[in-house]
Amino acid sequence: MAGSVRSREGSSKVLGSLEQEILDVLWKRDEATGKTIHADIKTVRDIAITTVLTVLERLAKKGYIRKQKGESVFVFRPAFSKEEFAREVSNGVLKDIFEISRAGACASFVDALAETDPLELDKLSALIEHKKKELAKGR
Amino acid sequence: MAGSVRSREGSSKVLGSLEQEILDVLWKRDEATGKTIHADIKTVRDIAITTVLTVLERLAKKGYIRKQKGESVFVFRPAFSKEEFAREVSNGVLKDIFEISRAGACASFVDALAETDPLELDKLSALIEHKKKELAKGR
DNA sequence: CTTGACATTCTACGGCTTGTCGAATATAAT
DNA sequence: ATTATATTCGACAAGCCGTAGAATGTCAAG
Repeated sequence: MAGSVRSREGSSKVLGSLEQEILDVLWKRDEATGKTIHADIKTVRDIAITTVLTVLERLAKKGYIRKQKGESVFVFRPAFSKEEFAREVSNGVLKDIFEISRAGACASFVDALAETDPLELDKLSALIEHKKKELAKGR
Repeated sequence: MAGSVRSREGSSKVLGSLEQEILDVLWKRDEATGKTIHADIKTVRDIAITTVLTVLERLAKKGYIRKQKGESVFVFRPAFSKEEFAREVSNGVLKDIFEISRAGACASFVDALAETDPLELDKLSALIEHKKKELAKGR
């Protein structure tokens, strides 16, 4: 479930691995202190808490998470839901890739979807229909 | 037409800008020497030929282009067509993003497609149908 | 064979991102 | 105050990319 948004072969990168791990924790917990996040990650990897804090800070600066003073301690929470985030990110990447080849991207999209969850194909069809109606209405 | 595979807001990156420019030239020309590519790019930007050569080398190392000795001079050509490349790249990116949220990615995909070329929505529908039949047959 | 002219490779720097922290400082609890 | 805990700062290493000068290789003309 904890997916990395990082292609290993240098072909693309959305977030660094630790940034990703941290976001995963935050999505899982909805909100958490640096300490908690650190503890969570430490069950798997040995890492200093300052490291976590630093990345947390960077993520906040990038606008991916929010940092607020809770009672006595800072609390972090995702700025976007997983869905919103995925949307946001794919949007950028896809628009760029489309400029290279819409057809290629479409083909790959259907492939990737079919591979990871064929049932979703139907939902995608529905989405398309919906979008078409939306467009028809709009103009 | 010359699209960049680079999100400007640091949210993602597929290729560097110069790498992209060079690939664009190669797709346009099908094959070219470093000199030609350099000349092409120079009409727009001032850049040393060694710079072009270096990046050409890196692209070759990454497997995106091929380098072959032509008559007396090296000739470069794309290792993948635009379509294949877009496919390749989206595949990686999408699989990763899917792990975050299939739904979000799907939504964004349809959005991006509708935004850049609404007519393509129909083609995508067709692709999906085709894929579904393929799957039905397969199992 | 020697000299150029052009082609290719090497090596390297600077900038930017990310993972990684220790040290310093601020804040709270005893 | 003193100690413990939380937060911020500043830094370093590694990796990627744009950039290019220096070094080396190649080949034809003299």
